[in-house]
Amino acid sequence: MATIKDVARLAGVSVSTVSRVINDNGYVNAETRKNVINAMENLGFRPSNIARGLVSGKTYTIGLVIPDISNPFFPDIARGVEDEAIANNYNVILCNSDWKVERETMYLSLLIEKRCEGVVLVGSHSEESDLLKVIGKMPFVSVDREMVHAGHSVWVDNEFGAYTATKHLYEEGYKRVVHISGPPSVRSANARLSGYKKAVREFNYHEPQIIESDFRTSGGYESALKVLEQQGDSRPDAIFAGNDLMAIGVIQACEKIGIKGGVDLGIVGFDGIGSSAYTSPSLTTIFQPGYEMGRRACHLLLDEIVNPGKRRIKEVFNFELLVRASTKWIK
Amino acid sequence: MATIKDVARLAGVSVSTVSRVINDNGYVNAETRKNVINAMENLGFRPSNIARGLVSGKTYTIGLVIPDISNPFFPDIARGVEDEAIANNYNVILCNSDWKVERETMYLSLLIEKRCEGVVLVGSHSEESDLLKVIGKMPFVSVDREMVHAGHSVWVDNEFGAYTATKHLYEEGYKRVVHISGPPSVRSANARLSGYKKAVREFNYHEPQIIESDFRTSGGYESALKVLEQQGDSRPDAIFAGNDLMAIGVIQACEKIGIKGGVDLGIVGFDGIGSSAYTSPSLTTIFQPGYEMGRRACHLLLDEIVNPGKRRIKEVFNFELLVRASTKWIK
DNA sequence: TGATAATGTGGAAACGTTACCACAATCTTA
DNA sequence: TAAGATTGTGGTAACGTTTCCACATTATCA
Repeated sequence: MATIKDVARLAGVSVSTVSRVINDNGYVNAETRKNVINAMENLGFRPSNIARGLVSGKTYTIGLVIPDISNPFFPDIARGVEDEAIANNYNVILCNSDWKVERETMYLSLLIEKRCEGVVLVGSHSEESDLLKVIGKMPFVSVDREMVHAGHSVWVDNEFGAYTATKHLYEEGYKRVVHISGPPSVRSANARLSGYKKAVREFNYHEPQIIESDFRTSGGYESALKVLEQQGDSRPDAIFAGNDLMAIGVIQACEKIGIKGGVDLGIVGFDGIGSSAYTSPSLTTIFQPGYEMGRRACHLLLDEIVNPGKRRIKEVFNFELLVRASTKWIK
Repeated sequence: MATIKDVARLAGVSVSTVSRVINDNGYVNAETRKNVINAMENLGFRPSNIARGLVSGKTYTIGLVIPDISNPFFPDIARGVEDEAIANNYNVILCNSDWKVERETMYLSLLIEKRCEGVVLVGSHSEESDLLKVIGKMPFVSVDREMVHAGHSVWVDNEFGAYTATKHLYEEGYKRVVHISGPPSVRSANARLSGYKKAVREFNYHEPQIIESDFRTSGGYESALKVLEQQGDSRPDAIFAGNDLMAIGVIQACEKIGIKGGVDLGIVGFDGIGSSAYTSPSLTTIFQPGYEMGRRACHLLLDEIVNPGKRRIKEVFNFELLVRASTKWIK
């Protein structure tokens, strides 16, 4: 790969002059500039951003640490982050942490060594103090989790969302709502759990009933089967699933045992993933504006990079209760 | 950020010695090593991979240029690429091209300037010759499109898949199959179109009937409405949609006008995205092994990086016809 | 017309590493 | 006990840029 020296030699000028042409600063004679540009084209010269980065200290790269890009809640966030990044000439390194603390740590270390200028951390799983230790002075924005001591944060009020979801079920006339929760190690899962409890206590038709699961369709399916095999008064007439994937599992379970979703069993999910609109019955859910959150998080990050340490920003995005067929007695 | 010099100074040794400790090569006295490690920890030292990259010429970074990560067919591919990359200590820069040639070109240029060691190009859209011009000598693997003159390629036989899908409809007893095609600028869309035509001609019940659309749910919805408003003999009893997203739109259109998917109208999609299993009726589709293709593509790329220029590999992955409720007269 | 400003160019240090070479001290071994 | 191997350490060029300084030449203006 041709270097700036090769270009200089071919154009018969000094390295400094070539640099001036590349960066379009300082004085360069029109004729000289033409020669240099010619030389660059002939050699297929591309400036090395890594050499540039070494002198400027800027890499124009940020990291995106996200649990799992193939989980349908996350691609929207990723797209938002990337759109905002490229609009500002930054690139994004994609890291799938699989909700594992060690992977998160490993990626963060790598990103630091690569001299990423910052990182968007989605659904981080680590203890905040541990996190801050590895992340050091690298700017970061947390999505889907509030950080207490550092960084900016952007999230949706999971507890209030879950409360709203559960309340909606009672208001639609369902009397006994079970919650299929996500893994307790995931913060948002816990917040949703406590939102559920709050609503249950408020309406006070029954005790909270919780089945712990794993945020996956299969987990939702199996949990629902377990719930629905109960007979008599204790059998619930509605399920609030900790996320849409599990809610889809609940729908599948209904089909399996011949129960009509919506009619015989109210179902609410969480996240508002695209496919929640296409299930049968279509899924009532709490929609989170993933794209906007991603985009905003990246914006805050780039802002922090340019203008560091001024303040810490926390933004709570509004969710939206999308009422669909899975919570309608009739249809 | 502390440098190797700071560490050397604090540990009272030379830069060379610190380098030896970092890379664990050459002779270092046990005592000295301990001091150096202490110094590194005290300073929170992290070696700069960008400085390393400058001398070694290696960045351990590859690019992933993909049309749109928030389109449900692509996250699996991305995950496959990233998994394989990180298993080999490589990072992945995510680039959303939105099927636009200029964006593809822009990203490729950026990746070259960042000295990425290679790129996985998904569903590339550019003329091959133009592509090769910008990509220069950077190793690459094309996914979902066969490259004729350079690079490795990994894809599924779209034409044969479409043929299989259409044939399946006739074999199930549908007599008149319309195709809602993807944008003609997308190669796989064209291949699917010609697979459809082939099957139509073979069975010869009717002329090919094609509606051009855009690979989006809304496009599928509108196209289906147009198709279904025809009355009489020319009204089709089945639709083969160019991808699952559009097929979902077809299902929505059925619901809208009170037609039973599967019974009154056979529907087949393409891709096998996760949510195709959860629609109502569940969607018959041609499944593409996205994760495996991504993983394999990345493997080929890393292989090429380590051991360049030996040969060109083309791999055609098998698709799978997933027969579900949308092509069953009864149920 | 002389002083100052504008224009044009090159040389070299610096960025943070690694890799090579040189040198010295200590250990083996015949 | 001398020759060679092993162990341990430091100095420095090189990687590909940018930036600063120095120097020349030409233009401007009072």
